[in-house]
Amino acid sequence: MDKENVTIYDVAREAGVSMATVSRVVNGNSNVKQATKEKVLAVIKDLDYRPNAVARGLASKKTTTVGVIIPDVTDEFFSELARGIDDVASMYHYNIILANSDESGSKELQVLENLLAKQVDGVVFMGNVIDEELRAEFRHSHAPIVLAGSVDEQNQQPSVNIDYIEATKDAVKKLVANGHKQIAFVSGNLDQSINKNYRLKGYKEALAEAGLEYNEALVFATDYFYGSGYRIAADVKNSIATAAYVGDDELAAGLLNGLTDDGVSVPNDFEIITSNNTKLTQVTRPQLTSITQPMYDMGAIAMRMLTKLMNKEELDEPTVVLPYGIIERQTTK
Amino acid sequence: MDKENVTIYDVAREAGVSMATVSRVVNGNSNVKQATKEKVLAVIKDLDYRPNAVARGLASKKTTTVGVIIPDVTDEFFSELARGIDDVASMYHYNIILANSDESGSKELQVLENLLAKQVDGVVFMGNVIDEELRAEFRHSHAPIVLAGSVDEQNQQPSVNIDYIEATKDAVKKLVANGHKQIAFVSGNLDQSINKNYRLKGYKEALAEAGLEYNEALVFATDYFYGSGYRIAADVKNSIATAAYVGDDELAAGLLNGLTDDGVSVPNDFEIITSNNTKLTQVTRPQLTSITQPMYDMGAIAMRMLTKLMNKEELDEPTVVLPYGIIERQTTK
DNA sequence: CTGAAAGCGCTAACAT
DNA sequence: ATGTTAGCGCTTTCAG
Repeated sequence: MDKENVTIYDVAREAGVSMATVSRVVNGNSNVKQATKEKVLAVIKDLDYRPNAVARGLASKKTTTVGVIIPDVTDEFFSELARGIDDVASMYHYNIILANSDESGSKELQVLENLLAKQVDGVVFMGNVIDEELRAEFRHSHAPIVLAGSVDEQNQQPSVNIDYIEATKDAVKKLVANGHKQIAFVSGNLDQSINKNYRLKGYKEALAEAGLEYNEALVFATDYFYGSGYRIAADVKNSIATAAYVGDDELAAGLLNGLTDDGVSVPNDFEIITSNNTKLTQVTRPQLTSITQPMYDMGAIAMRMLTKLMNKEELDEPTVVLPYGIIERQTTK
Repeated sequence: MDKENVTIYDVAREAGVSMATVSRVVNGNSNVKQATKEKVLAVIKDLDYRPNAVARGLASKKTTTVGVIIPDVTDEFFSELARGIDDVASMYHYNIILANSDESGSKELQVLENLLAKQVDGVVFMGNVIDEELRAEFRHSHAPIVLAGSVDEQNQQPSVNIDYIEATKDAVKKLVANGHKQIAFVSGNLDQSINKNYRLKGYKEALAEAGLEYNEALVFATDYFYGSGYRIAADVKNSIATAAYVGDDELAAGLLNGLTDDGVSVPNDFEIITSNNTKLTQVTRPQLTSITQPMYDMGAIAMRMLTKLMNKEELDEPTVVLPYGIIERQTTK
C-alpha cells in the first residue's frame, strides 16, 4: 500500500533524460529546450512526483524556512506580529517554524539552538530580554536574525520597532496636559528592558519636563494578564494617582474594569492610556485611549528585512523605527 | 570568517572513532563503551559540534517537525489551540511549522502540499471546510493528519472537538428557558459546515424541542470580526428577536457593544450567549455568558494523538469529543 | 562494542 | 541544451 516514493531519478528514467535536467525544469532553470521541458513536466504529472524538500535542503544548503521565536502566540500583540511575519514569509515562499518561549531565557536559548540545528535560513526573534548567553548565540549564528517589536539596548541586531521612549513620553504628557500631577505607571515586569529602560524612561522624562516629581509609589509592575490588571486596581485606587499610563492592553483592560467595578468612574475620576491598540481597546467600555503601533507591519517589515539578509543584500537601514500615534478614545477626557 | 561547519566526520576523526560511533553517542544508543562515549562527548563539546537536522532527516526519514494549518493566528480561539499544540509538540521534541490559511481552500491545499514536501512527520489541521480536493490530499498523505477544533462531517480523520450540536442546543435552550420565543442565530459564514451543519442544526433542534418555529429572518450570517458584529447589531435590533445565540466571541462582543451603544440594555432588553469563552468574554461589560470549550486541551490532545500516530501506535479513540460547559455571566439573566 | 559502506533525494559544478 | 559525477551530513544495516 505504501507505494514507493517517486524520486527525481524515477522521472529522469521515465522521461529519458538525466536527473540534472529534471532538476532544471523543477527549478525553473531556463536552460532547457521547450520540448524536453514539456516531456519532463508530463512525466512529473503522470508519476505525481513531489520534490523532497529535505534532500533539496541538504544539497543546496537552503531550507526556505525561517524560525520565529515568540513569547506567546496567545498574546494579541505578538500574534499580530506573527501574522505579518507569516504573510510576507509565504509571499517569498518561506515557511515559518513557530516556537513559544514565554520569554524565558533558557527556553529562548534552547529553541534558538534547535532552530539553527534545523538549518533555518534566518530567524525573527521577539522577546524583551536578551541576556549575554543569547547574544552569544546570535553572534555565533550562521543565519541572519532580526528582532521584531523587541528592544535590544545594545542595538546589535537588525530590528524593527517604534520609539518606545518617545511614545510613552507622549502618552504621559497627554495625561499631564489633562491636568494630572500624580500619574501611575503600570507595566509588566521591570526586569524586561522594554519596561525598565524604555517605557519607564519615557515616563520619567515626561514627568521631568513637566516639573513633576518621580514617585516610586506610583510604579506598579506586574505581568501581562488581564487578571493582574484587575487585581492591581485596588492598589491603584488606594494610591494618590489620578491617572495611569499602562504598558499592555490586557493589563489596561483589567485595570479599567477593576476600577469601574470598584466604583471609580473612568475617565471622570481617573484617566487611562494604554500602549498597543489591540482589538481589546475597542471592546472595553469605555473604550481605551491608546498608543497605536503598527504590529502587523512591524512583523511584515522584519520578515522583509530578513529576506534581504538571507539573500546577502545590504540593508538600507538596519534599525527601522516605525511611526506610532495616539488614538483618543474614552478613557481620557 | 565563515569557519567551516564541523561535521560528524570531524568529531570522528578527532576522537579517533568512526562516524557510526559518534552517531551512536549523539543518539543515545547504549551500545557504546563508557570510555569511548566520554571521549566523543568531550570532542563534541570541544569542537562545538551541532548535528545537522536536515541531513539527519534525509537519512532517517524523520524530521521531528509537524505542520500546523491554522485559519488565523490572530484569532484568539485558534491561537489557544495552537499554544496547546506547540506545548505538547515541544514536550515530545517536535517543532511546528505554522501556516495561516484564512480558511481558503486553495491556500489550505497549497500549504498542505508544501508541508508534505518538507517531509513533516505529521500535521494538525484547523479549518472548517474540507472539500474533496483537500480530502484527497489527506488520503494521499504519507504523514498522519489530525483535526483540532474543526469538524469533518465525513469523520474520516482523527479529530478532537466538543459536540458542537449539543453545545449550541444547550445554549439556545437556556435562552428558551429564560422565556424567549424569538431567538436570533448569529454566526460566521454558513458555507462553513461548523456553522451550517452543527451550530445551526443545534439551534434548530433546540427550537423544535421547545415547539418554536424556525424563522429564517432570525438567522444572521456574517464573518468573524468585531466590526461585523457591531454593524449587524442594528439589523438584530430591528428584528423581532429578543435574544441571540452567537457563534463567535468577537462577533458577540461587537453585537453586544453595538446594541448597547444603540440604547438596548443587555441583558434586560436582550440576552446574548456566545460560544468560545475567550478572554474577550470577561472584558466586555456586561461580561458575556458563553459556552466553554477547552481550546488549549483540544490542541494539546490533538498533538498528543498525532505523536502516537507518528509512532505507529493505535489510537484508543480516533474521534475524541471533549466536554463543554456553559458559564453564566452577565448577558443572560 | 565498533567500523565500513551504502545510501537518503537532490543540487551544482564541470563537461560535452 | 543536457549529462556525469560528486557530494550535502547523517543513519543504518551488516560485519566483525
